[in-house]
Amino acid sequence: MGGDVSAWSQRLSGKKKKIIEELVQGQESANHLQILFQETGRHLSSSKKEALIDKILRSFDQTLAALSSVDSAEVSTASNQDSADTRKKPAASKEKRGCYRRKRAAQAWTIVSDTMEDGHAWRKYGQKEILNSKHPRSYFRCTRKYDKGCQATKQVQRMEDGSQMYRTTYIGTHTCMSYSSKTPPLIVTNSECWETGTVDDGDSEILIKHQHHEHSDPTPTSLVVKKETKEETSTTPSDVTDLDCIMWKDIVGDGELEYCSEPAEMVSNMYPSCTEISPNFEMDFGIKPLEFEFDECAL
DNA sequence: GCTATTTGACCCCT
DNA sequence: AGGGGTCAAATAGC
Repeated sequence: MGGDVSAWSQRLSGKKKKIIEELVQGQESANHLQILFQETGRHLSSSKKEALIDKILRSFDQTLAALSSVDSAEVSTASNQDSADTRKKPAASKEKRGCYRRKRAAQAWTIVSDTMEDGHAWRKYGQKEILNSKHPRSYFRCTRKYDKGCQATKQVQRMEDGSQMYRTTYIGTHTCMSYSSKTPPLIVTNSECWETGTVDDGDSEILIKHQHHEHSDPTPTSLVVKKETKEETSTTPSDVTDLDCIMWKDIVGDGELEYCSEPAEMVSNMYPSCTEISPNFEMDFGIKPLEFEFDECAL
């Protein structure tokens, strides 16, 4: 075991270095771009712009890829620590209480929809009044949690603006593939900017329509993205590609769907399993720079 | 009787 | 300390 830990930490420090290098490079490139824009404004040659943008995007891409692998290393190590963790907890007053560990946010992403339905089978396990919120938040877990070990959960809360919309935060990914054929309309958005994309699951096409755009041409644009139809062929959960993630990638992968970030934690946590969507997604859509927080053990 | 939902308690995390 | 995520007993619905 000791050798494994040593090798792991070496591998991790290498990744850390890579992450820092890429972030620094991305930052420098961004700064450079900013200066160029300030100096030359719109007259900057497009090839130069493209080169810089490419460089920035590549840096973030590399960073996210490196982060992704660090994250999985963290996860496996954390679980090892869990088993060895002798942290004493006061005995629960009720026998089985207090034996759960709150999840550190896995991949998480938020959608706003006019329905809570999303084609998955969920079981409600809790509801809470949330401070400064008119509506309670409901907590759901996948119904296959126990028979398939599916870790997916979601939180649903009515929007504050009085509309019949629900903000749904998905945490973790489905490993059970209990996807039904019926997927309801889905709107991928953020409550503040209300840049919406409607996803209608008729057969296999998803239509995303931009209703407005604050920072660019207000003319509505639309795009059609093919939705992959996945067969339930995998036999082991670890081989299963998460459909939610696929859908998300399909939705945002090629299009200019704006995603105004949830708290940085949400976005950064979404990337590890959806790294393909990261570069353009982030840079094209004006998402604030991610603030990565690294655990000491990870760096 | 089985399964899903409700709800108050418990406890993690910031 | 308090907000919020999870647990699990009680309850409802079929």
